[in-house]
Amino acid sequence: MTTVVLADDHQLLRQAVRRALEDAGFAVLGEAGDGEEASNLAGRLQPDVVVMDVTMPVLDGIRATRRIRELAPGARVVMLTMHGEESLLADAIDAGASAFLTKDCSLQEVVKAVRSAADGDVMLSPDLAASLLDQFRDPAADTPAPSPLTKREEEILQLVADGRSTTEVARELFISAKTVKNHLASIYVKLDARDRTQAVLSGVRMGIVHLR
Amino acid sequence: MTTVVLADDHQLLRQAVRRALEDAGFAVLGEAGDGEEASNLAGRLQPDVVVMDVTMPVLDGIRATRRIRELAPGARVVMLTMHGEESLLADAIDAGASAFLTKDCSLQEVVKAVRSAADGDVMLSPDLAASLLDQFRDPAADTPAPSPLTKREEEILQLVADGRSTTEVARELFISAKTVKNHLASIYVKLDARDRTQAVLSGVRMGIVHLR
DNA sequence: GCCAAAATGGGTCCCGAGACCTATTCCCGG
DNA sequence: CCGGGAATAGGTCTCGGGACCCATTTTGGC
Repeated sequence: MTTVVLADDHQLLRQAVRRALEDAGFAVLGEAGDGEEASNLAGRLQPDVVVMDVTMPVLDGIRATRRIRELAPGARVVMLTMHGEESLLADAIDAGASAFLTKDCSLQEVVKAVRSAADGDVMLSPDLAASLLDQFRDPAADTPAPSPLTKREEEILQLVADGRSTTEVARELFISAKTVKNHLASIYVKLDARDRTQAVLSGVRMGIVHLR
Repeated sequence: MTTVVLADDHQLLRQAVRRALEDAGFAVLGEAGDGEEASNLAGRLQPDVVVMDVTMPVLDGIRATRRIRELAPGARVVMLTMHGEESLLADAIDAGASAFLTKDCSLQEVVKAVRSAADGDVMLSPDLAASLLDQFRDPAADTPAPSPLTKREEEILQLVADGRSTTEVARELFISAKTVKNHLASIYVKLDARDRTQAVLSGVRMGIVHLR
């Protein structure tokens, strides 16, 4: 039988979840009102799953999760959260949480998450999965930032970023050093840079130039 | 009853999954051998869930997913994958997939994923969730890269990255331009850079310097 | 086919930057 | 207490890079 420990600073919510879990056939071994208690309890009882709020007194859910990973390595953590705490999702997963649900989900969702967690799967509500992607997506990636530079200028800027001097770039492209200088000058104007360093940096920020 | 469309270029796998899904009480409406077929079929049959391989002829799983999102907005996509295709996970989720499983998982896992998907949840195998985080984590973040530079050197490098010239840095720090040059020289040695551009770039790569 | 933009090249000027060497002060750790 | 690294500063020399001129050819879009 799958065993569970519950942690939330609201007793009402604990009771509701406990009922739902017990009805679903889980054994709720204990309850805690803060993260400290929760991790201690988990260490002592070694449950299969810990259901926990992210925001709790004393020790927040993220830290508590890390502690549980140490004290009860076999325990999976299902994280509950209020709306507007999406930013914690990545940290939660990073800390080792197996599920992350918003509190406006149904009790059935919680039961399902606990079941998934016990099986070793990771479950997310779909809106949260989307927000996870958003958080990590490179802001420059989706806005391909139509480069103001011409192909040739991009090519030269990349070579400069790779450490080539003006003359080296010229040799590499079989053109005169003067031409390279001219291209650089027009790059500076377009990128509002005063020298190669700033130009390269702008290029990096805009995703035109790639660090090697 | 939950309806499903299956897509994979290996008939054997299709049959196995079909059996498992039908035993679990799902209605498998159709099968496809490539991404093109799969999205057409999904458009026509409007299933609740599409179970699909990532690597398929004609139209790969990612593209197929995007097309399915258009042709059958109500359909959730469960993605199957071989080992070593973890890099596609982010793209898959981005394309709108609801689950992402490695093919070495059990049929039970697939069934569970389909059930989750039908309920609107996102499910990942735990190792994949970890790899998702890894992919997006800033490589410099976890390895705080003990900077070989002294505090002062870091300070100067940051100012240079911010666009200051040697003299400007000197003014800003109330020291002589000569001293700034000296610091820069030792920065170049430590970072193996030949000029400020390369030094700043190294700094960025190492997470010492922050782009503004 | 024509016009604009891109790509190429030349010249000059000058300052900033980097190489190399030396020196002093201060502070920390062995 | 003493050695070494960090931070400070000076000098000198050279060259590359950037500013501002210019012209020619090629290419691409209308």
